[in-house]
Amino acid sequence: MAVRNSSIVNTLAMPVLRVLRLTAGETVIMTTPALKASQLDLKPLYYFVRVAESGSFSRAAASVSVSQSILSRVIRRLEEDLSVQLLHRTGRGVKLTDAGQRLLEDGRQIISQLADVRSNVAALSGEAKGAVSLGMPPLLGSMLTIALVERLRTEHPASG
Amino acid sequence: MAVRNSSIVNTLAMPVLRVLRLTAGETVIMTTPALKASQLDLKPLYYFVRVAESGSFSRAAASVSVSQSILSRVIRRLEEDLSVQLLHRTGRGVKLTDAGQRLLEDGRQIISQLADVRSNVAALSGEAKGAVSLGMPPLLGSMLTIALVERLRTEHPASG
DNA sequence: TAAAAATACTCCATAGGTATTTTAT
DNA sequence: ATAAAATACCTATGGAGTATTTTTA
Repeated sequence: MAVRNSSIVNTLAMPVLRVLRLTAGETVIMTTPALKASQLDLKPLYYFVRVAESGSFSRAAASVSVSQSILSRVIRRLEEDLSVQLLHRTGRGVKLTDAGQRLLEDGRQIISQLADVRSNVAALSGEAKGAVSLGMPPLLGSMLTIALVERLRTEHPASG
Repeated sequence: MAVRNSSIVNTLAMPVLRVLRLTAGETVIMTTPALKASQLDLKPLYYFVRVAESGSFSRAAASVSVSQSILSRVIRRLEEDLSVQLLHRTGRGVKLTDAGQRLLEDGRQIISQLADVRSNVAALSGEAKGAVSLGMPPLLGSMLTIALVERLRTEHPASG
């Protein structure tokens, strides 16, 4: 499937939508990227949490929209960085070590606090402003638009 | 100054020391890297905190051992990422915006918690083990060795 | 032996550096 | 006029993808 002019619309403080410019008749699957690319994130930690939760690199790969191979490498680097083994690898998935269990708990905490920081700061951004443009195919649009607009109204009342 | 065979010794849970293999007579300056390269860090946030604290990109650059230019760029990207202006730039340094003030406070919190995560996990690493090798020039060695060994004994009693 | 993890590449974005230009007091 | 921030250009590294090769229940 050819994808052209992929761009990200991120004016709203909500999950980002990929906006694709299409030629008539093309079929696309709309996706919300698993995790916004950002300088203020802890992807390796986030990935580890998902792997730990799902008990498998390959299952986590699906849930996190990232390939199994990079999960494997990123988490190996994390282990090297911490000089700690986090997972026992088996032929049927992974199991947490003690250190892994601890990182899972602490990691969830940090990740949610990081999300809080983002919204705290956003709240002081002097009212988010600017045009909001969304592109999506009709069927998906009909399913999402109402919820989207409601959320916009809730979070940004000034936008009417 | 030629630096050969630079390697990092990080067996101890203490500020990393660069270990250089030297030819006789060479003069070196021992340094502790400002911040360990790691996948589990929030460098942009850390840099922002230091800039905010010092009130200037250039002063922060010195304190953080990173060039002024990259601080400028990293923090600009952070602002773009958050869609918020964090600093007022003036001819004599920077001043915090409201959002910046908030990020400073929250950021310090997150950074210290991240450090806690590291040590929590390290504490479960099944007793840090392996040889500890340190290289340093005689004068500096004489100044540091006692404190170093004391700390090793405190934190890793089993090593005798 | 079959499902899962690890490797081997390639690609791209971003952290990093040095040198220079712009800005603002 | 001058100190500080921003830009331009370069390199290195780590995240990301696809394809393939180990592992291990």
